[in-house]
Amino acid sequence: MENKKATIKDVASHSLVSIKTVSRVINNEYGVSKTTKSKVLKSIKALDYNPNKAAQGLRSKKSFLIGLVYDNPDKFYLSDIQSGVLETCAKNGFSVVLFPCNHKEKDLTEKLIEFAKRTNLDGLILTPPISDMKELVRNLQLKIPLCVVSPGLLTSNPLCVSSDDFKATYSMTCHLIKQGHKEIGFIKGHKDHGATQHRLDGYLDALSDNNIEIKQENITEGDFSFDSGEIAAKQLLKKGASKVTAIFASNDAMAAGVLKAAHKAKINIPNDISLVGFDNSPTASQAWPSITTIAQPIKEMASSAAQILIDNISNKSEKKNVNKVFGSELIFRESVKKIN
Amino acid sequence: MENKKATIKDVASHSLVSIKTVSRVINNEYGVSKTTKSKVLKSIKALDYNPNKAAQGLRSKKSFLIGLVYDNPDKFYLSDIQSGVLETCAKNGFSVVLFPCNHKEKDLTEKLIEFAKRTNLDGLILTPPISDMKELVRNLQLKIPLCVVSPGLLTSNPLCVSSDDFKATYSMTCHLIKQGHKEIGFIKGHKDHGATQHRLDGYLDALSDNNIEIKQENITEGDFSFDSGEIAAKQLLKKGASKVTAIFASNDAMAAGVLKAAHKAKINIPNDISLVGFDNSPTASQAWPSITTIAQPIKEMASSAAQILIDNISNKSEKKNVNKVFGSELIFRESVKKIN
DNA sequence: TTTAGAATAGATATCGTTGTCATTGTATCA
DNA sequence: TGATACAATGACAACGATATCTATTCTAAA
Repeated sequence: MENKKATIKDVASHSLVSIKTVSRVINNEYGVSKTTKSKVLKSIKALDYNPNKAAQGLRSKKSFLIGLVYDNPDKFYLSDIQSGVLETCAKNGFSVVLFPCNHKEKDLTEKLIEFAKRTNLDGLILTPPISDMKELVRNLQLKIPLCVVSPGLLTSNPLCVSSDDFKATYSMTCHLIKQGHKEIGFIKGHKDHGATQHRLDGYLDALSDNNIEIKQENITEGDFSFDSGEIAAKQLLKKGASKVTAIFASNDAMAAGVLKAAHKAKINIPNDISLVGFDNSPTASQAWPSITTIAQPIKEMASSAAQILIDNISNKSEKKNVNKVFGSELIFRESVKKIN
Repeated sequence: MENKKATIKDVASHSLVSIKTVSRVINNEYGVSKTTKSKVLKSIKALDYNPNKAAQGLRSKKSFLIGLVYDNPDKFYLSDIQSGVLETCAKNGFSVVLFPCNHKEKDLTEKLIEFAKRTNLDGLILTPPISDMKELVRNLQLKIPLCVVSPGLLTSNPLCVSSDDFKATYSMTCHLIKQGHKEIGFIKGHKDHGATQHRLDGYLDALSDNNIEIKQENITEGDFSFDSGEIAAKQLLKKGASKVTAIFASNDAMAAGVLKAAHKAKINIPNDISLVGFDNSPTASQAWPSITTIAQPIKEMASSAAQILIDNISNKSEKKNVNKVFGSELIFRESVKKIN
């Protein structure tokens, strides 16, 4: 194993063709006969040859590196995002460079451009809430290929992969209504996330469409964190006047917070109050009672985002605008009870 | 912004020196006067020059890429590991390539070597349980610079960063004993993790040193997962005969499982039974009651591992064997109660 | 002074690929 | 038959940095 790594030259002389032909085979270019191709492939295997990425990158002005930008405290979400992107990139010979950041940072756009330049990235994948910052996306898009993962449908946009949070929340709210609930509390997510508005809208529209009065006191602030869910729940539960019979938390972490608050207030879920979350995180299935929630194919979305971006970079697709939408699924568990 | 990126040549002519001198400045080599150096640095800023990684890599046979190898379902742990490695690598001009894998895979060693070769990595960081596979570590070490993150002190080893899980568990067990507990149940972790044995040993030694009889029926199997904790707890709680007054779960996820099992069995924690976990994950602080646990500076450990590896790669340190040990901290919360 | 040796700077080859353009061979058509 | 098109291949430059080697200049000791 101490022999040096094989280069394209070695492969060329081993298979008695020019290095250019080997290059053609490596890159699946046209103009190589089947015979030659298989001969070269055999040599590549025999010599255990791997193209030198640095040399490829230098010559072709590519880095085969994609940046994944995120600012999300939800480790479960992030983990799904990462593995989706990772798998697809690996499949396409790309590597992933992570870029955790703070979406509130003043010069984030500049930081990102600097990062992309320094690392020589071929493209960026933006995830919420960064992907919800329209101004940033618009500016960044001019400098570097971009694919955003978004919780709703954008109008002006580059490459985009989205879920339909509005529809999902709408359906779930309808489900609660069908179970007899009319006084449904809602805990909003972090205000900087686009998902927050989409989910709220789904809730509101479902109430309207079912002729249920919308009460502002049933809608509370949250920020997607466990603690904020607990605090919001305290508020909702204190307001005994409005007597909510169900609570819709904008994500599972907050739903878990509600569970804790309810426990402290000796309120039984689901007997006294029903509860639903959003995300289908492990928390939701492990909690007691287990929490009814909404599942989204996060990993598939991430994977798809990576593929779309890579295709775009490689000019395999001429499409300039791609928006792939993924559906959601309602997951029914123990935390919701039918009332008369 | 549409002008091409500056190259080392541009910097050289801008500052009226040779490209080699610029290169010397970039790489902090000896043999450049202060005057020249500042002149060059000024030009670099003026031209917004960034060295082309591909070119550097091609010539110097480096990739400035470090692989992070993991197979750990604990997203919180992983997140800390990632951010630690990431920060340090970024600081040193390196990028991180993730390599999630399955530690049970037969040809893992070969897979890793192939991965390192294909991606042209300069080094690898191994995390538990991969870092606990001695044979694999030994073989891999011959092929590529390595730094392992380990839960205990290895004897034969390369670069290594470790915690002292034995000591931590020992201390915590002593704490329980001081609180009056003698019948302490223990839930083991996943058998492939070195931490599992270290933590068990700490528990056993603490009992011995305090002249408390070790009962096999108080020791149950687990695998670090929430579900396994719940199952193990059912066993421990069923065995009413042995009457455990406390349970030591080898991590917080399993401790949360115990909480669920206790709740179902209408056993109150901490009034009926005390509980401790390990890891200080968010779960432990958010659970009700909050769980007494052990905190380790995971992020710092990861950061340190990256630094040690980079120093080694860059030959900045001649040391061939480094083993940095990090201490743990006991976090006292609501889940433990003193008994007479 | 002279001179050894350190500090500084430059010319040029080189890393391993891909891009450009030229060349060869072979089938097709008028 | 000769012209033409096209598929298959190759020769060589170029990408942007560092390595090697050589050439100056400067400093301090003899």
